[in-house]
Amino acid sequence: MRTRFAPSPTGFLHIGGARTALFNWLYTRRHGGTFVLRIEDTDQLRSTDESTRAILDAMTWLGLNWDEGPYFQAERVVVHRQMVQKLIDEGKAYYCTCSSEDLEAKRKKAMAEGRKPKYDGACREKGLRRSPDSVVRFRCPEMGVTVMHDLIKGNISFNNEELDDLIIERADGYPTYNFAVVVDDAQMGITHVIRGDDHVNNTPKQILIYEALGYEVPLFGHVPMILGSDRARLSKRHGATSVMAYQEMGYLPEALVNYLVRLGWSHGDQEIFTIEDLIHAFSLEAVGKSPAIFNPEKLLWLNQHYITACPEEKLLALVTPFWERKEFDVSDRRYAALAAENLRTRSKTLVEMADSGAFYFREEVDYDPEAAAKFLTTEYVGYLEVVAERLPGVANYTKDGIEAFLRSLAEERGTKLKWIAQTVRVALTGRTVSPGIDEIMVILGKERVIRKIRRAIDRIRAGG
RNA sequence: GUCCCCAUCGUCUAGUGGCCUAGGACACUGGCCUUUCACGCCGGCGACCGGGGUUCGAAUCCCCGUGGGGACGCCA
Repeated sequence: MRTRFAPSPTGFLHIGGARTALFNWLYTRRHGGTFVLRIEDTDQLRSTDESTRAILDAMTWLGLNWDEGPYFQAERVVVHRQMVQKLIDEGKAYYCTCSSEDLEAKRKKAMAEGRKPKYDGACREKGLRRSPDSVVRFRCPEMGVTVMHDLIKGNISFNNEELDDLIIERADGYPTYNFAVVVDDAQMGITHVIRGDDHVNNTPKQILIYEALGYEVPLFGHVPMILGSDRARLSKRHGATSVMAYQEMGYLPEALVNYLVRLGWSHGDQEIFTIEDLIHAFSLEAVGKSPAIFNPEKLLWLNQHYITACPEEKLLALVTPFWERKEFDVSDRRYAALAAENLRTRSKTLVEMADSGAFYFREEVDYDPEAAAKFLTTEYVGYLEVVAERLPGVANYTKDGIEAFLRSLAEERGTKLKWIAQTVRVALTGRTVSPGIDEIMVILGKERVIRKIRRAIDRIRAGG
């Protein structure tokens, strides 16, 4: 069994493409087949090397390794031209000199008149020869029915009269998609073509080309589209669509993979899947037929799940670049690891984790104005002073020891722990929301804590 | 417009004629825990698009509507 993923290098790998690649990859791994990567770069104008690289990077980041390739379609034009010639020789294709402008005008007219815009066959029987601006068209049968057997959608049949004589070779001598894809898939021995729903209408034309060329027709599987919240095709308007943008936003590849696979596919009530689970459980029969709407909240939830489940060293390795990006000194790995552990249950993304951990790495506390106005006041400064004074004498400097210390202080002062904790919290982190104050104090260490508290006291004494 | 496809909570989905007073998850929401937040735990809200059939019995099968998506390029 051989499958392929065949993106065109005209942009980044997007969410939809990634899911198609993932389904291909899982199906192939499940059945022990060979996964081929082919770059469809026959559009000379829009294909770029940067896009190719970006797509490869994204595939790698997601863990979708390929067994063969990447092959570049544009490097195979000689083969494509041979096959075009073969069709011409056999009378199954012909030259056409209709201009793009004429065709466009005819298309518009047909649409306006409520007809299906379809090539009128003007050059079909002219017996034209190759000329500088001629293209080659495939001679489509005008009657009969072509049926596609789809692994996801079941049988779909098309009346051949609906199909038209599509261009298979452009004036620039490069093959068009519908032709190149057939030649390449056939010659690369692809047995299962798993791709987006938007290709369903291309399939009958492709089947006809397979047959004209004497190739065996592969099995198809068309996966439904991913839509945005307004049910329109997913686009930038709905937020990030590039896979690598999710890496930058602090998502784990496991989360994206898990989210994407559940978009259209399910396995009973299971929500969380490891790659191993997926390889064992995945099947195209369980892929739904209807389009799915991309839901960023659920992806966020999964990301949080994977951050929570991530092994300690791995989590540290993952956040570190995000901290470095903020120019924090994270050279003390033991300290950084403690900070990461402390932040994990309250971070939905690595970016969030990096941001909320700023107080661990910056000497200067960035006080939230509202928090400071409420707690860094002469009313509460006494709490800070007593903490700073007595902290050096706290022998049991642990989470429990610190909590006991703060509680006894509250009792002594006739107040609730809450008020002391919040004041200290703002002094140490700059905000009213943070991890447990005792945990923070343990990780920061006595010296750092005292320094930060003294600085807060100075700030209050200076009048805010 | 023409052709193709699809249709269960707001969203992702379970469900393949009786197990369904329709299950799970996200989101939302009430409570518990609590030094704030988060996590966690317990509870709540919330759907079979409509109409006809078939059947003893339909979310499940058929037909017609309606709605949504896709395709209609010398893009892929």
